[in-house]
Amino acid sequence: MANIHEIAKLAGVSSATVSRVINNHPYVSEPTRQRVQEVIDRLDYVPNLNAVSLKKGMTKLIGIISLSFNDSLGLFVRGFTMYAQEHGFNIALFITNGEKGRELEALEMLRRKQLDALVCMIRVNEWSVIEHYTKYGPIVTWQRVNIEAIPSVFMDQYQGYTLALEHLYARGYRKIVNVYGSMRGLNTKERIRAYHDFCEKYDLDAEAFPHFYDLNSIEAGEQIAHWWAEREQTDRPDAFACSTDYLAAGLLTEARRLGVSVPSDFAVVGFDNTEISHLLDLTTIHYPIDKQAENAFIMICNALEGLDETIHHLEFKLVERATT
Amino acid sequence: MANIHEIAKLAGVSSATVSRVINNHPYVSEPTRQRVQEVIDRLDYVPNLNAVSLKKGMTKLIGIISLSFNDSLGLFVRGFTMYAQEHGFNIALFITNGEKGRELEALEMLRRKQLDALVCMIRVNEWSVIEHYTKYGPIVTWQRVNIEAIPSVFMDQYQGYTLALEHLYARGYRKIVNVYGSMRGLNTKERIRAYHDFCEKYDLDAEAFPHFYDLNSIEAGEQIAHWWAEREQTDRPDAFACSTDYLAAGLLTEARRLGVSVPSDFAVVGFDNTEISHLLDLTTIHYPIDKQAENAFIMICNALEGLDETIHHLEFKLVERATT
DNA sequence: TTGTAGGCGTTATCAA
DNA sequence: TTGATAACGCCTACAA
Repeated sequence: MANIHEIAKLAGVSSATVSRVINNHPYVSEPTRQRVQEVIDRLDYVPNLNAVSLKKGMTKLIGIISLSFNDSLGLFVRGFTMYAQEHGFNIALFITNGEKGRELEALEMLRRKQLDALVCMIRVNEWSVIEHYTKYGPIVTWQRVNIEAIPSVFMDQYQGYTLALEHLYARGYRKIVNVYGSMRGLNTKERIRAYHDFCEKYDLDAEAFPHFYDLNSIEAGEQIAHWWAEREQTDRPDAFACSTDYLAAGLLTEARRLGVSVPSDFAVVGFDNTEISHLLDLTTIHYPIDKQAENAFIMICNALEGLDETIHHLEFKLVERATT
Repeated sequence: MANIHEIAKLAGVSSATVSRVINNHPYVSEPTRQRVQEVIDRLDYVPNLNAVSLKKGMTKLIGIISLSFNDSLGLFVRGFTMYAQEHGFNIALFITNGEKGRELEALEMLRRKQLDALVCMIRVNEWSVIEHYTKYGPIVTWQRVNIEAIPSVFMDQYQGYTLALEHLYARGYRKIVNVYGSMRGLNTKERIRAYHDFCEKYDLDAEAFPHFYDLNSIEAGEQIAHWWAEREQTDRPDAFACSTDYLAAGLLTEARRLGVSVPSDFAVVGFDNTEISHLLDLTTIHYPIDKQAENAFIMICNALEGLDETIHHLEFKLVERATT
C-alpha cells in the first residue's frame, strides 16, 4: 500500500511537502500542490490513521457505551454522532447488554489510547471502576452521578414532572395516578418528590390512589387501562402521569379499545416526546435529548482541548396535545 | 504517560526485553521477567495500541455495520463479538439508521487501517460501493448477495419455510395463509417460491386466500387476528405461516383476546425462534444465528490470516410447540 | 538470555 | 516555499 514517501518520490518533492498538501497547510505553491494532489488521486492514497494517531497522540475516535439501543438512547447516540462528525471525530458504539466485560473493553481502549474519550450512557460496572479510568481520558455520562471526575448531562426530573402535574391541575384534573419507572433510579425518586410537593401545594391526598412502580412498557400501559376499567365508577382516577410515552401509548390505545374516551373520562400525559406521542397526539413532556448530546460533546471537547465552551441550559417543556 | 523505554530504564533492562515480557516471549529468565513485571505493575503500564497497530499493520479491531439494533441483529452482534473476543479482537459497532454517511465512515476506517475487517449486516450504500472497499480489507455480509469479493453468511429461506409448511400439512392444516416480510428482499421471494412448490406438491390452490406482504410487527399480527375474526366462518383459513415471531406473537395474543382458540381454530407458525416465541410457546423455525456469526468470524479470520478453516453448515430447524 | 538498531507512516521543527 | 530530520512507542531481526 502506498505511503507518503512513495507519493513524495513520484511527485518529486519531499514527504514534508506531501504532508502539507494532505493537511491543507499554507505555504505550498499552487503548482506543487497540484502535482502532489494528482499523484495522491492517481494512487488512491490516504494517510494511515495508525501513524497519524501515534504521532498526534489522538485517534479522533470517541466511544459510546450504551446498555441497549432503544428509542431515547438511540436518539442520543444519533445526536452525539452528528456533532462529533462535524468536528472530525468518529464514533465507536459499545452495546453492553449489561455485560461488564463489554464495558471494560471500551474502558481499556481508552486506557490504551485507541479511544480519545468515552460517553457512558448507562453504566454496568461500579462507578468507582469507571472513575478509575478517567485518568486515561475524559468520560462523561448520561446518568445522574455526583463524581467530580465524571461530568454528567443528566436532567433533574423534578422540574419536568412538576410541569406535567401542574398542567393536569390547571386542566381541572384532581384524581391523578402516577405510573413511575424504575424503582432503583433516582429519576423516580425525584418524580415522587415532585408529586408530594405538588399534593402539599394544592392540599390533595397523595395516597388517594395507588402508585405504580417499575412500569414503562406498552403492555404495562395496556394493563393499567384494564385496571381502570375494572374499578368502581365512583372510585376512578381522572388522570395518569406516565413514566414514558410508550407506557402512555399502551394505556391510551387500550383504553380507547375498551370504549373509554380520552381526555373526557381520563387524561394521559406521557414523557419524552418521542415519535409515538406525536403519532397518537399525546400530551407529553419534552426532553431536549439532542441538546444533552451536544452538551456531552462540548464537555468532551473542552476536556480534550482545554477549552471552556459553555454548556447549554437544559429544560423540560410541556407539549400540549389532545389527551389532556 | 509511561512508555516502554521508561519501564526498561527502571527495570535496568533494554526495551526489547520489556517487549518480550509484555508479549510472553520465551527466553526471558525468570528473575528478569519478574523484575520487569513489577515495574509494569507499579507504573500501571500498558502498551500504546496505536504504536502496536502501526508496527504490526493490524488494529485487532473489527467493525460491524448494522441498520439498527433489534432482536435478531442484536443476537448476531453478540455472538460475533464473543467469538472475536476469544481471538483477541475488539468490535466497533456502526448503527447506520439507513444513513449512507455512517456506513461510509466505517468503510473509510477500513481503508485507513483503523479497522482490520468489516461485517456488513444490512447495507445502505450500493453493493458496488461496498465492493470497492474490499481491496482494503475483508468485508463479509449477512445479506444474500452474489459478489465474489463479499462472502456472505446468508441462509436460503426456501428450506426453512418449507419446513414450516410441511409441518402444518402433516398436522392436517390445509388452508394456509402466508404473511410475508419485506417485498423487496430476496427472502420473501424464496418463501413465495417455497409456498408455490408446496401447493403444487400437494395439489392445493395457492390463491385460495389472500397473501399478506411487508408485515412483520406485533401490531400487524394483531390486525390479522381481526381480519380473521371478521371473515365468514366458512371462509376462514386454518393456519398462518408468519414472517417473524413478533408478528406471530401479535396474531396469537390478539386472537386469544378475541376468544379464538389456538391451535384448534387455527395454527400459527413463527420464524426465528426468538425469546418471545419461547415465552408464548409458539411453534417456530429456528435459525442458527449464532452459527452464522461464527461463520462470519471464521471467514474474516481466514481472510486475515490466510487460513482455510471450514465453515459450519447452516440449517433451519422446526421447533414444535403449542400453536400447531 | 539479552541488547542494539532499524523501521512501521506520519507530523512538526528548524534550516535553507 | 521547500527539505532534512527527529520524534511518536513499539516490535523484531540480528548480534552478542
